[in-house]
Amino acid sequence: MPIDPMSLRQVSVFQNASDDDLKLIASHSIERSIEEGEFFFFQGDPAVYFYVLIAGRAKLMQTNPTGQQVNLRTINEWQMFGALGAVREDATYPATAQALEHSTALAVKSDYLRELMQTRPYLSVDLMKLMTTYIQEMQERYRELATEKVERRIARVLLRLAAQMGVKIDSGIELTFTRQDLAEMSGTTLYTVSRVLSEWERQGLVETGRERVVIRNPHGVVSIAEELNP
Amino acid sequence: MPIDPMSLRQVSVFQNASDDDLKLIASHSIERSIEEGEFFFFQGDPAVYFYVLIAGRAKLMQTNPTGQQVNLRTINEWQMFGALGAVREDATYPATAQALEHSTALAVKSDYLRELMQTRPYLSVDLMKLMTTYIQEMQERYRELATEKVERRIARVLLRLAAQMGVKIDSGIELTFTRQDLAEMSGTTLYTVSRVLSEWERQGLVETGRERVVIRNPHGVVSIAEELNP
DNA sequence: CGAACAATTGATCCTCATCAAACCTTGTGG
DNA sequence: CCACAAGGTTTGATGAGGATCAATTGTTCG
Repeated sequence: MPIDPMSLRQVSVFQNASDDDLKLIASHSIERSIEEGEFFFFQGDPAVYFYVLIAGRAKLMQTNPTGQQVNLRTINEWQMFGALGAVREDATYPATAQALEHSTALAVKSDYLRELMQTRPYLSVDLMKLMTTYIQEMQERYRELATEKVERRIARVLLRLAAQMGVKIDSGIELTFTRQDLAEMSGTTLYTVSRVLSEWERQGLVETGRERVVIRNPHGVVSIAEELNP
Repeated sequence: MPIDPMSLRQVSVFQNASDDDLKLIASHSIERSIEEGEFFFFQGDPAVYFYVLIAGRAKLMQTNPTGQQVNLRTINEWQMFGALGAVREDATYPATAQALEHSTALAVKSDYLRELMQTRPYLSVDLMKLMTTYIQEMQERYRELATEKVERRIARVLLRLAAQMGVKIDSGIELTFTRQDLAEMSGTTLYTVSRVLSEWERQGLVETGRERVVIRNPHGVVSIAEELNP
C-alpha cells in the first residue's frame, strides 16, 4: 500500500516540488514500520537514509557517554528527520530517533536527495530554511536552559507542544506525554516535573493524568512562561 | 584599502567559488570597522547584511528579556556570521554580534547572496554544510548543559577554544579570555569559573592570569572533559 | 488479579549562584 | 615615577533550587 506521492507536498522541504519530482521521490522510497520504543536509527550510525514520518510519532534524542538523554525534538507526521546526514557524503546521524508509538516512515537514500539537489535549487533553499529554524530553535532553547529556571522551561515546553500537537478538548488542550518525556524536553527530572505539575493543578492551571496533561488555562501558563507574575 | 578578493577563499562557504565569483562578491561588499565592545548588529534587527570577519574577534550572543546573556560562539577571522538572515527574505538576526577587540568585517547584502545561490549550487551546498555543523554543535552544547556538571563544561570550553584559537607557547596553549567570557560560554558564572580554574592551577593543569589561561596539561583537561577520572 | 509501568510525595543532600569584600593588574595623568 | 582609578580576579559565607533516593500510590492491561 504505497502512499500517494502528492501527499508528500505536506513536507515543508517538498512544498515547492513539481508533481513529477514528488513521484520520483516516492518511487525511490521504501516504507518502514516500527513498534513503540524501537528505533529508526542510532546516533553514530552512517546516515544512509533520511526519513519522512507518515504515521505515528517519534522523538529525536542525544545520549551522553553515561547514558543520560535529552530530547532534541518530537517528530510528527509529515516531518522530515535524519536529513542532516543528507548534506555531507560521509555523515553519521548526530542523534537517535525512537518511535513514541507504532510509527511508519518513508526512507529515502540520502545520496538520492543530494543528487536531486544538484538540479533543483528550490530543494536546497527549502532545506536551508528548515535548517535555519532548527538553528534558531536550538539557540533559543540553549539560552533558556542557561538562564531560565525550571518552572518557566516546563511552561514553555508545554506551550510548544500545545502548538505542535495539542488536541483541543472541551476542558482545554490535551497533551500525551509521560513526565519523563517532559523532563527530557525541559532539561530536568521527572520528579521535578511531577512536583511542578501538581502545584499547577492545585492552582487550576492544568489537569493531569497518566501520560496526559490538559492545559486548562493557557493564559496562566503563558504568564509563567513569560514571567509576567512574581 | 580593499582586500584581495582571492583571500575570500579562506571562508568555508566560498571555498569552491570561482575566481570571478569571489571578485563579484568582493565588489559588492563594504568594509566596516568597529571598536572593542561595539556591535555589528543586534538581535531582532532586520538581516540586511551578512558579514565576513577579516580582522579581530567578535562574539555572537543571545539576550533574554531580563538582560542575561549567553554566548553562542566566538567568531574568528575569515568566518562568516549573520548568514542565517540571508536565507529568508524577511529574516531578522537571531543573535547579537559584538566585537571583542577592534575588528573589521566585510558586509555583503543578504539579497545578493540569495541571488547568487540561485545560479551557484555549490554555494547552497557549502552553506548547508556550515549550517549542519552549527546544528550539531548546538545540539551537543545543549546536551552538555542539560546533563553535565560545570567542571566538565568548562573543560570542554577550554578545549574547544584551544582548538579554535589557542596559541602555542613553551609552557602550553595560551587562551585570551576573561572569566566572564568563559562563564558565558559554559553557561555558568565568573565566580565558578574562577574557583574551578584556581583549583586546576593548584593541580598544575593550567596557569592563569588576567584575561589569560594557559593549558599546561591538555591531557589532564581532556580527562576532566571526558570524565575519565573519578 | 497481579505485573508492569507511571506518578506522587517526603526527606535529604549537593552543586552552584549570589553577595560582599578584598586583592591584583594595567594603564593614565599629574 | 608614583598614585590612583578602573576593571579583572579571588575567596569566603550563605542559601536556594533542584537532583537524588526511597517508599507509596495510582493506572492499565493481559
